This record gives sequence, C-alpha cells and structure tokens, in this order.
Amino acid sequence: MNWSDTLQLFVDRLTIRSVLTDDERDAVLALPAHAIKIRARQDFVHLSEETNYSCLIASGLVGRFGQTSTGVRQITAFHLPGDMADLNSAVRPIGLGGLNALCETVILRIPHDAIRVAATRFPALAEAFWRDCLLDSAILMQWVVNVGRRDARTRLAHILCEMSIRSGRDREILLNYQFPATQEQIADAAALTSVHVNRSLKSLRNTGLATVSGGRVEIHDWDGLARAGEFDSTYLVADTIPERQKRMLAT
Amino acid sequence: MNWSDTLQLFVDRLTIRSVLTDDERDAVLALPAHAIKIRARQDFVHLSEETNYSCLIASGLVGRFGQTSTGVRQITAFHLPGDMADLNSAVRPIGLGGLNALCETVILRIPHDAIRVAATRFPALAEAFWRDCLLDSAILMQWVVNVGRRDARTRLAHILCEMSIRSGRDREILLNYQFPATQEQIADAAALTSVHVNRSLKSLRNTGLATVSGGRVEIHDWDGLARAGEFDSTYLVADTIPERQKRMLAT
DNA sequence: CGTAGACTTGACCTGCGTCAACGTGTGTGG
DNA sequence: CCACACACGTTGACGCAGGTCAAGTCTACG
Repeated sequence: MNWSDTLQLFVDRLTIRSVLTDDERDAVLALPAHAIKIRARQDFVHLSEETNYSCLIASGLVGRFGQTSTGVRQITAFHLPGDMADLNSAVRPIGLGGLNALCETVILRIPHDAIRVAATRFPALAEAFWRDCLLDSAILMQWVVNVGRRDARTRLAHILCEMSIRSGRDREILLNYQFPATQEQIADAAALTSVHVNRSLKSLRNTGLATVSGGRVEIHDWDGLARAGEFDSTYLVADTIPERQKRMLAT
Repeated sequence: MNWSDTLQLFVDRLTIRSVLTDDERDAVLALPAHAIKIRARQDFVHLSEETNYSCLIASGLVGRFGQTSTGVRQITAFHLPGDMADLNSAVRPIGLGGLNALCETVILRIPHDAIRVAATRFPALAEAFWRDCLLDSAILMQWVVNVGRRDARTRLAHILCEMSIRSGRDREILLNYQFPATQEQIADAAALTSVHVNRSLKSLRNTGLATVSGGRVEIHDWDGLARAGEFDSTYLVADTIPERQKRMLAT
C-alpha cells in the first residue's frame, strides 16, 4: 500500500458517509504525507503527547489506549488501514490517549496545519472530518456498553462482528478478514485477561461461530455470532444512506 | 435558569476552550430554543431515534445511555446544565444512544438547521462545536478505561472527581456539588450493581474521602479521593490554556 | 536446533452479582 | 395530622464469572 493509495482509501472512507465534490476529494488527496514504518508493539503517539500531525494508517493494526496509574492498559479503539487514527488531534490537541502498533504498521503523518487549511478552505470537508470523529465516538460508546455490561464471550463476539464490518471497504460483512492482534492485545481491548480471552475464543470456536488464529478471523456463522455478540450494526452504518448525508453549505 | 441564561452558560462552556468573536457569541445566543420540562427517569431522546434538534440542558442531570439486547442499560455519559447533550446529532444523526433525565430536568430544544446555519456562517463556531464533541470523546475514552480496568471503589472515586471538575463553571475543583443521581443510576454508569455502589460509597465515606447523599457530593479530601480514583484531570482541562485554542480561519 | 513469544490448560481464589430482608424519608390523601 | 405507600438506601449470606498463578506446548525464525 503506497502513499497515494492510502490517501485514496481515506477519501473512500469519508465518502461512504459524506458527499464530497471533486475539488474536495482532490484537496484530501493533495495532503502532504510522510510515511513511517512502526515496529510491532511500539507506541508511536504517547499518552498526553501533543503532536502537530495526525496519523493515517497505511497498513497494519493500531490500538488507541488509555492507562491506569498502575500501568494497566486498556485499548479503547482499533484503527484499520484507511483510518485517520487521531484526526481529532488536529482540533483538540490531547486527551484521547496514545497509539500503539499492534503489529508491524505503516503510517502516514499528515501535518495538522495542512488538515486545518483544507478544512478551512472546504467547509464540507471540515464537516466530513467532524462526522468521522463522531463515528469514532459512536464506536467508543458501544465499547463502553460492551465492556460494562456483557460477559466475556458476548464481548468478544461483538468485537469480532464490529471488526468484520469495519474491515470491509463498503461496510459489508466480511466472513474472513485480517486481524493481526495477539490474544493479549484482544484482552486489553475487551478488559479481560489473555487467559480468559483464550478460553472464550475457544468457546466461540467450539460452538461453530468463529475461529481466530494466525492474525485472521474466520466467521463460520454470521447470524449466530451476531446473536451471541448482541450485535446490531446500526451505529456503524446508519449514516451511510444517502438521505442522511447532509452538507454544511447546502444545509 | 431561564432561556437566555442557559444559552449564555453554553457560550461560557465553549469559550473555555475556543476563542470566539462577539459576532460568533451572538450567533449562539440568537439560536432559537424551545424549553421543555422532563420528568425524572424519562427518556427524552430514544435509542436509535433520529431527531431534528439538539438538547441543551438548562437544569437537572441527564444520562446518555446504551443498552444490551437483554435491556440492561449502561450510562455512557453524564450531562450537566450548559452541556449540549447531543450536539453530535446535528452532524451525525444517530449512533450515540439515548438520553434519559436522571432527575427532573429542563432542556432547550435547538433545531439542527439553526445550528448548521450558524456553523456554516461562522467556521470558528463549527470548530468550537467540533472541539466540544471531542471533549465528550475524551471523557468517553476515560470512561472505558474506568469501567474496564478499575475496581469498584476506584471507579466511583474517579467519577466523583470528574463530576467535581465538570460541575465548576471554570473547571475548578468543587468540594461540594449537586449530583442528583440515585445509587442505581450511578451503578448504571459505573457498570456495577446498586448494592455494590452502596458498599463502595460507604467505603469512600468511612475512609473520610467523600460523602454522597441527598443528591449532593461532598468531598472531604480531594487529594485522597483523586489518589483513590487514579484521577488526572488533564483530559478535561488540557485544551483550556490559551496557546492551545487555535482558530480555524487564523490557522 | 535452540530460543522466545504466543497459545493452551488446569487448579484455585476473589470481587462483585444475586437474592432477600429491612430501614428511612417524603409526599399524598383521608 | 396521621397513615400509608413508594422509592431509595442499607445490610447480610451465598454463588460464580473471571482473575491469578503456574506449568506446559506450539510455532516461527535465526
């Protein structure tokens, strides 16, 4: 995945839920970017660090994380290729935690200034960015519900369903997708221990719902998995239908 | 708290973290609003409901909530007077859950169209709104860490610290503030049962840290409570220092 | 073919949930 | 002004989901 392919992927993500003109798309594609390869398990945005760029993920898998004062980590979001993991930092400098490469990952650093200039020049672009941040919020809210109110097996099933839909280019259900996280990282996301993740994944496998291994997820029974995970995709796709894609200027 | 006082409170909230001109403030103060009184325990924005207005809280306390398919609720955010609880819905229609009045509450309904017109006319206002949504995200992220990785006592102490700072007009620490939530509602927020909330609050009281009763929180020992709750206010206040308050047009 | 990181499994422990009973304050109608 | 109801808070007894600890096993890679 090279430089301009990744920006194109980001534009594709935006246009799923926002209407953009050719000029606006071009403005995104013309953003300056600087590719960096990150080793697995490395933090590339530290907690409470203030950056002057945002990170667009070209390949790999990224976890946004918070931490307790005793150093225990909690992954609060996964970010996939095409996601601008910390677009928010262009508008609010800190507060959304650090970013950790869960496997070998390539990111594109895009200066905040360039993002802000583009957003100023094209208000509809600002709105598309804003809406993208709100999608992250919606995912985060589900994460709270998931971690707070569901048992281990249900929680993991929900995560697998979510990642299936988010991995597809057009929010379609993928029955087989790449998910290069270790069980320990999954545990940090689900607020469990790796031991219990292991047991719960085994249960999902033994009941014929899904297999997670070798950095891939294979879903054998989508309906069953969605039921087991109490998964309803509305929060992910509600704004992808055309009637809901308002534009700032056209009000 | 009347109509225009509440809008002024909202403006005050915005200007803590965003620089606004007089014109921009006036545009917010001129927003059309329609006051509604909500009974305690009533949902006034339902899950997955699409509205054409946002709700500015004039008085009372509001919980944003999600729900599992078995009907168990999880409160994912508290909203206080002066907060625009679902400002996000002006840009992304659904996905952030429902709103429930935790006690008798008065809200101002503000049409999305009016918000969008103001944001279009004044890009810096759009940015201020966007930033406000990102503060909610930052709080939400801490909520995940809190629910996922801290034990009951720590979790509650953290919530009490957060609400102390958010209740103050200028993000100052309040040692005594109104918090009209029942123990059951606190349990829905902390992902505990009301029984365990009761026991944990008792522990905070017995150790001389804080007392919660009669819809008020009294903090006897801020440092102790912050330590017990592993609380670091950075995520709430990081963007209130002037150097971080960039403006869209001035880049 | 050795080493290290990831995965797997078993045995035991504990924080919190569940259930159930009881106390307490407040508003309401007789 | 009492009495009654009802919502909220409090406390005890007990069970279990998931944590902890520890000992392997598997796999990729030098």
